[in-house]
Amino acid sequence: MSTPGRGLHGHVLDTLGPAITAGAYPPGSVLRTDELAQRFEVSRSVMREAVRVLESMHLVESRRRVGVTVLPKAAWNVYDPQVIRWRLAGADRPHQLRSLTVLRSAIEPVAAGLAARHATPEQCSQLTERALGMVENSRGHRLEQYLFHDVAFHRIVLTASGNEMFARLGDVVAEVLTGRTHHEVMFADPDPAAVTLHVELAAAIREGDAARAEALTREITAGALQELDILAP
Amino acid sequence: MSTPGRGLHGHVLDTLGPAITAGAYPPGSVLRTDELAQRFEVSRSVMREAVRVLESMHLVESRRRVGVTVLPKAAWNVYDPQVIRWRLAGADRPHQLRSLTVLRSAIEPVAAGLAARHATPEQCSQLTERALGMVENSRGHRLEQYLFHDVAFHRIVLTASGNEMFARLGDVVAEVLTGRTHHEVMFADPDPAAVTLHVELAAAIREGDAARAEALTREITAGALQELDILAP
DNA sequence: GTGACAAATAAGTCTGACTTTTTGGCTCGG
DNA sequence: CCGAGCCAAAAAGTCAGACTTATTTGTCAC
Repeated sequence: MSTPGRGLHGHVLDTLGPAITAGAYPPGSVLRTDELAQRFEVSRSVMREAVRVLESMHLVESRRRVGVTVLPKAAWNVYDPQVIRWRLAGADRPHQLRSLTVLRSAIEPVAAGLAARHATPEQCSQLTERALGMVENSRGHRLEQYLFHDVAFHRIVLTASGNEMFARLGDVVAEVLTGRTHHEVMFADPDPAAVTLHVELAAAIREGDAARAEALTREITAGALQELDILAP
Repeated sequence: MSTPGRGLHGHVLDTLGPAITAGAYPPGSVLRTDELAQRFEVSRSVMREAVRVLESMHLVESRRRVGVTVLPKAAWNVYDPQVIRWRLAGADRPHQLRSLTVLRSAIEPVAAGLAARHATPEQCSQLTERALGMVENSRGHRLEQYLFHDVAFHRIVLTASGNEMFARLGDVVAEVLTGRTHHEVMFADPDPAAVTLHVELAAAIREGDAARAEALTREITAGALQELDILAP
């Protein structure tokens, strides 16, 4: 799913990125390029490229005569998929998962409403297909297959909204759903009520009923939030 | 407001970034690092750093023996503030402004609801202060001062929501509001109804009335959307 | 046609020397 | 005692050149 370090600078990022986002270096900490290059056993050119990328994510700031300063959390580009992955892999995963779920609950209902207006016939049929897939895998501990269809379903809704900002949140939703299935406790089969809501949502979008699509999605995301509250009150 | 190119690689980005996001190089176009380095009269090291940054924004992809390939719009990190600025400065500014306004209309109502629950007394007083500032500057073509308070107001709401993902959209909202005032036609004073809504919203948050705060914000963002429809139907 | 092998190509990497900016301290004069 | 201004050190920034490596493409034999 993610893109593991391509090239040497990528490997450096795979180590430094998670370390910084995990808070291993408190804000204001100063790193030196040469020292980092030695530590990771790469040339300064490679280390400089890595620092530039971290800088573009606003994780660090490089200043002459000072060094590479770690920036406070408030400055980070928290929408960068790479940063999201790093943070989800770290210690504050639960906190991160909650933030993203709240984001979902704001975005997806509006996206569903727009999808009901703009979805193409092809997108509608794909949607019903995925909903069917969810129904078929909702029993008998077929969590992996269920997840697959669930992710695809939400991706289609976001894309069908016609808004590029919404569409790009497909990866975020995928991370949240995947995280919920894999890392949180989910022994039991998915909630039957949720499955029904997805089927109804597909229908609402197909019929162009924007208000109903929005309301149904609010119920779905409300369920996701409630789930979090049960697990980590 | 933005951060103009620090260092040589920054200057290169200030030219290449807008060019790519403006579509000057169609998706799939191949650039060569050496050629770019010559064109911008910088060393390859500097150009490589610039390419790494563009790569981290998913604007381009660098592959051996092939070159630097421009990626399709669908791959771009459209939430990267830098990318947003580049696109707002380019030709599809209207389209971009609409996408962001729709995003606002999804996020801000939920954020306002959360703010009503979580805002500190200090944030509440700041909010009323800003609302007052908006009222005072709502007449007599004091657009610049009005904008200043408007931006601050929405920033506080997003921050007070307590959700870091929402808080980071403060910059986006600032860009949208600023863009509306500066580049779109706004000879007239701001809509008095909008001003009233902001005052009421500050009150609702202060009183902890989440439902009312959310509803009022929906009215505000609906107004912003309507404004766009009038200007570019 | 297909398989393997060889050549060309552009990114990737490393090294060392040099430049530029910033900061912190030091001196000197008030 | 304190401030202005100057100097030196430190670290990032820049450049040039040589070398490595992966990938593609083309060719040739089978």
